[in-house]
Amino acid sequence: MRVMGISEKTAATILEAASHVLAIRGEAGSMAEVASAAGVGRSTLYRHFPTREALLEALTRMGLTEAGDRLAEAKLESVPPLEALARAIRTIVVVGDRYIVLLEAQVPLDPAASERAVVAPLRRVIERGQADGSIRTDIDAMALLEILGGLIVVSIRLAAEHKRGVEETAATIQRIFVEGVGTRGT
Amino acid sequence: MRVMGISEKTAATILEAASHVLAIRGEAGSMAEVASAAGVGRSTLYRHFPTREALLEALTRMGLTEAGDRLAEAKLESVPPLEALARAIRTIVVVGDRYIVLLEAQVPLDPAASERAVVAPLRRVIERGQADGSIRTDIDAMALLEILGGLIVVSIRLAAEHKRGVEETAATIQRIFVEGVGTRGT
DNA sequence: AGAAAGTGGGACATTCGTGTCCCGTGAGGA
DNA sequence: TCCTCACGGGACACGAATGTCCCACTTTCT
Repeated sequence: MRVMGISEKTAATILEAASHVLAIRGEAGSMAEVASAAGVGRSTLYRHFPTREALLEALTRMGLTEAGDRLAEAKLESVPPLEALARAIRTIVVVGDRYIVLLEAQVPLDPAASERAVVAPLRRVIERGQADGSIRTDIDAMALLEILGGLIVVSIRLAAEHKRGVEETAATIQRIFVEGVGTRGT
Repeated sequence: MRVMGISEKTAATILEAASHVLAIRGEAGSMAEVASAAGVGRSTLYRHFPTREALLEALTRMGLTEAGDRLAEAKLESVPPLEALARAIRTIVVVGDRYIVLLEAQVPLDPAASERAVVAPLRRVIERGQADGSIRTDIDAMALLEILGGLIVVSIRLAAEHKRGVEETAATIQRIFVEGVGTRGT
C-alpha cells in the first residue's frame, strides 16, 4: 500500500502550470506561484514534488521526452539534411516554447537523456549533411551544433517575448542558419 | 560639500569586481560576494551603491559606454557592410564577455542608451548592407538585428563557458551569420 | 598633531522562499 | 452509509539576502 497522497491528474496539472509560470517568471517563479497558478494548495504541490529541484527535474524529463518524441515523428532520417534541419528546428522551437526556464536557468538536465532525445538526432543530421556535401565542413559539427542550439534558444525567446508567430520565427532562424544573411555575390 | 563617503577609485574597483563575480555566478551573485571579491567591506559597497539595483544599473552604464566607445573606434562606417559586421560582432563579443549577467538577467537597461551605443550602429550597418545589395532584403532589418543580437549573446556565453577563445568564437559566429551553414550548391 | 574622510566589521531588522507539520473537509469507492 | 484518500490552508522553523546603524581603525590633508 502507498503511503503518500498521489494523483496522476493533479501532477499533470501542476507540471502544466509550472511550465507556464516558469516560462514567464523565470527562475524567480516560486513554488507558491506555481501552486497558485495550478489552482492547488502549496501543500499539495509539495506532496507531489518534495522539493523545487524535484519539480524542475520532472519538468525537464517531460520536456525532453516530448521533444524526443516529436523529433522521432519528424522522420529526420528520411529527408535531405537541409530539409531535416528545417523540420528539427521548427519542432524544437515549438516544443521548447513552454520550457524556456530550463534553458535559461541552468537546470542540470540529465546529459544522457538530452543527448539521446535531442542532441544525437541533430548531430546525425549535421553529420549527414557534411558527408553528402550539403553542409559546410570547414567548421566542425560540434561547433555548428552548439551554435544551432544557441540559435534555437534565441528563437524560442524571441517567439515568446516578441509574439511573432512561433512558426515564422523558426522559419526565419532556419533560413539564416542555412543560407546566412549575405547575398551570393560575396 | 558632499555628505557621503566617496572614492572614485574604490567605486571603480567594485564595478570591476562586480562584473567578474556576476559574470560567473550570474543572478545568484550576492552583494556580499561582490564586496568580498572587490576586497572591500560590505558597508563600503553599500556606501557607494545604496542598493543592488543601483550597482547593476551602474554596471550597465559602464558596459554600454564601453561598447559604444569601442564601436565608435571601429569606424564601421568606413568599411564595406560585411566587414563592418565582422568588426562589430567581434567588438561586442569581446566587450560583452564581462557583462553577461546584464544580458541573462533581464536588467532593465536604459532603452535610449543601449539604442544609441549599440543598436543604432548595428542597424546602420545592416541597412547599409541591404541598400548596397550585400545583405539579403527578404528579411527585414529589425528581425535580422534581433537574431544577430541573440547570436552575439550565444557566442558570449559559449566563449565564457566553453573556453574557446573569444576571438575564435566571434569569428565562427560571424561566418555563419553571413554565409550560413549550407554550401553554395543548394 | 589634529580633524575629517574613507573604510572595515559586526549587530540588527526585515523580507522572502523553502520545506515541514498538522488538522479539517469533501468526494468517491467498498 | 462509512471510511479512506487526496486536497486545502494555516502555522512554523530555517536559511539567505538586502539594507541600516553604529563604532573603531587608518590614512591624509592641513
